Amino acid sequence: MSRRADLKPITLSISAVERDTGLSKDTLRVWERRYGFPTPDRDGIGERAYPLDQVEKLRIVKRLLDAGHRPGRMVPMPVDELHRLSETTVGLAARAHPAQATPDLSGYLDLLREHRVEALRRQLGQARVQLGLGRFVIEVISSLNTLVGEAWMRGQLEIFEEHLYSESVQVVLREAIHSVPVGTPIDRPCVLLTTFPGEPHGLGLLMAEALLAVDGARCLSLGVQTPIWDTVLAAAACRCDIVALSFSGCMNPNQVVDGLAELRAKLPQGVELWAGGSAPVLHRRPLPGVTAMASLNQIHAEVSRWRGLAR
Amino acid sequence: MSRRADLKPITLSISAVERDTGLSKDTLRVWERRYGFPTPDRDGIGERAYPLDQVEKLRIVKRLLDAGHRPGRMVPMPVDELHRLSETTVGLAARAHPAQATPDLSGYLDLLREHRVEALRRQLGQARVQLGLGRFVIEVISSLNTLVGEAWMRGQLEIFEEHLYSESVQVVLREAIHSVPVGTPIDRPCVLLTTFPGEPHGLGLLMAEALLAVDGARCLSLGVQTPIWDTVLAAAACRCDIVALSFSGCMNPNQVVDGLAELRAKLPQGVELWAGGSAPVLHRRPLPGVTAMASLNQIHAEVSRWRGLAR
DNA sequence: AGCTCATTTTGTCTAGGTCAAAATCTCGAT
DNA sequence: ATCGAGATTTTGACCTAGACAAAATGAGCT
Repeated sequence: MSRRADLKPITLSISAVERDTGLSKDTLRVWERRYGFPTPDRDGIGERAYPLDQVEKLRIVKRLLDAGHRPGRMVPMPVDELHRLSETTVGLAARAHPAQATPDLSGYLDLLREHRVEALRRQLGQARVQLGLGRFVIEVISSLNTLVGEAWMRGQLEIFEEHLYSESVQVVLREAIHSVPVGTPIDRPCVLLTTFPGEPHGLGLLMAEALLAVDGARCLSLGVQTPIWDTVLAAAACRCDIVALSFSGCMNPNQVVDGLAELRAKLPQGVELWAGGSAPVLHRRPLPGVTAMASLNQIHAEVSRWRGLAR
Repeated sequence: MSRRADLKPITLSISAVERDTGLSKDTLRVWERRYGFPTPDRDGIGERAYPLDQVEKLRIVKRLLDAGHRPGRMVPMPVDELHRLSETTVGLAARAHPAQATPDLSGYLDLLREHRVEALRRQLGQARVQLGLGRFVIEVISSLNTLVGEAWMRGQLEIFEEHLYSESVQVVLREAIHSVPVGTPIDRPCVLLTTFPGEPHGLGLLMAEALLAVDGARCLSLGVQTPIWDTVLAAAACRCDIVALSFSGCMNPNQVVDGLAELRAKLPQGVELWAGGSAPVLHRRPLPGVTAMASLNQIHAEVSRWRGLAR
C-alpha cells in the first residue's frame, strides 16, 4: 500500500530511506527521538518525509557506523566534520592494507567512468587469460571490487556505474567459469553456494565459484537470497559436502550471526559450513562450527584440508 | 543485539520468521491481532517465539497470497484445507491458459525435480542449438518459466529448486548471448535494460537481451533493481535509444505505474520506454509514453518499427 | 455485461515504553 | 603501563495499541 505524497519525490518515505540507507525503521525513529536527527518533515497524513540532504547524511553515518564508529557521537555532528572523519578512517583502512601490487587497476576504473563497457570487458578478459583464472580473481577482481566500493562511498561513482561494473564482472567471470574444463577425475568436494535472504550481492559467490572450479571442486550455486531452510534442503538433495555463504558489508551483523547459528544447527554434522566476504562480524570472533574465510586465498587451502580428511 | 532463546531453535524469533516467510514483522503482529493466527509462544522476556509448524503454515499462506488470495479468508483455515485450495487455484489458472504446444517441456521439469542440474543445462543447451536462440527463448524458456511458476504455486516445487532452475537458465542464456556475433554493421537501437527497485527477478531481462541480440540491437544491462534516477543517468551517459524494463507478477502494481510515470517524465523525449513481463497492470490500460509488450514476440516487431522511424 | 459509488479489507505507519547484549569506562593489581 | 573484572552507558530490536489510505470487493444502476 504505497502512499507517495506526490509524483516528484523531493522527500522520501521512511521505508524508502530504510531501503536506501540500510538503517531499519526502528533505528531511524529512535535516532530522531534520542539524538534529534534526522528531522524529517511530515506529509499531509503526518508521516515522516525525509529531505534528500538528510538521507545523504544518513548514508555517510551508516558508512562510518560499519567502519566501527558509534552513532551517539556521529549523528549529532555536522556533515563536513563527518567527511573529515571519513577521510581519516579511510586513511587508516588504507594504511592497514597497504596498496600492494595494484599497478594498473586505475585503468579499469577510468574505463568504467567513461562508460566504455565493451572495452572494460575486453580488457578484463585479456587479464584473465594472461594471469590465469585464479590470480585474475584474487589479484584483479577482488582489488577492483574494493576500489569500486571505495570510489562509490566517496561519491565518485554513481549507482548505475556500479551496476555497470557488477554486470561486466559477472559476464567475464561466468564466461571464465564456463571455460574451465569439467569432468576431471576429482569432482569433490561438492560445494553449495548461496547467500542469506537480505543479501543481494552476488559477486562474492561468483568469485568463490571461479576459485573452486579452478581447484576442481564441484560447484552448485543457488544464486542469492535463499531462505535458510531451503539451503538445508538443497544441501541434502544434492548431497553436498560443503555449504558456502557470502556476506557483504551491508548485511545486518545480527542476522549474519543468528542465521549462521540456525543454519549450522539444521545442517547435518558431516556437512561443513564456510562463510566469507567483507562483513566484519565474521572475523570478530570465531563462530562454532563455521569456517570463516578471511580472504579468497584461503579457499585453496581449505579445499586441500577437506580433501586430506579421512572420510 | 541478538536475543536468541537458545541454541537449538525449536521456535523462531519474529525476525527469523520474517526472513523465512517474507512476511513483515508488522504483518505478522497484525494477523495475530486480527485473525488469531499465528499464536506464537513467548520466551522468558515476553517476545514471540514461533513454533515450526506455524511457520510452515505461514509459508503456505504466503504462497497463496502471492497467487492472489486474501489473508482474511486463508489465515483462519486449517492446513489441509489450504493444501486443497492450492490444488484448485492452479486448476483454474491452467484452464485460463490452455496448455498449447508444450510437448516435451515436462522432461526438463522432471530433471529439475531430480536435481540433475548438469543434465538440465546440457539439454537446454542442445535445444538452443536445435531451435536457434530466438525460438528457444520464446518457445522453451518462456513456457518453462510459466510451468515452473505454476508448479511452485502448487507447492510441487521447493524454493531451492526454483533457484536451481533460475541459475541454470541464466547460465545457458548468458552463454548463448555471449556467442551471438557482435559488431554487425547495425548496432542500433542501443537498449538499456534493468528493473525497478523491489523487482529482484532478472530472467526476463536476460530473455529480452537474448532476443534483442538476435535482432542486432546493442544491449546494455544494468542488472536488477536500479533506482529510477540512476536509470535516467545511465540512459543519458550511454546515449541509449530505448530503456526497457521487466516486471514480474510479484511487483506492487502501484510502484509499477508510479515508477513508469516518473521515469517517463525524467527521460528525454527522444528515448523510448518499453515495459514487459507478467505483471498484469501493464496490460490493463495503456500508459502514456510507455510501450507495453504483451509478449516476447513483440520485441522483434518493435525493433523493426523503431528502425523504420525517421531520425 | 459495463460503470459508478459505498464498504470492507489490509498493510504500513505512529508513539513511546522495555530490555538484553555490546561497547566503553573505572579501578585495582600485577 | 598493561591487563582483567566489574560497573555503567549506549544501542537497536521488540512490545502494545491505535490510525488511516489504497486496494479489493460488493451493490445498485444503466
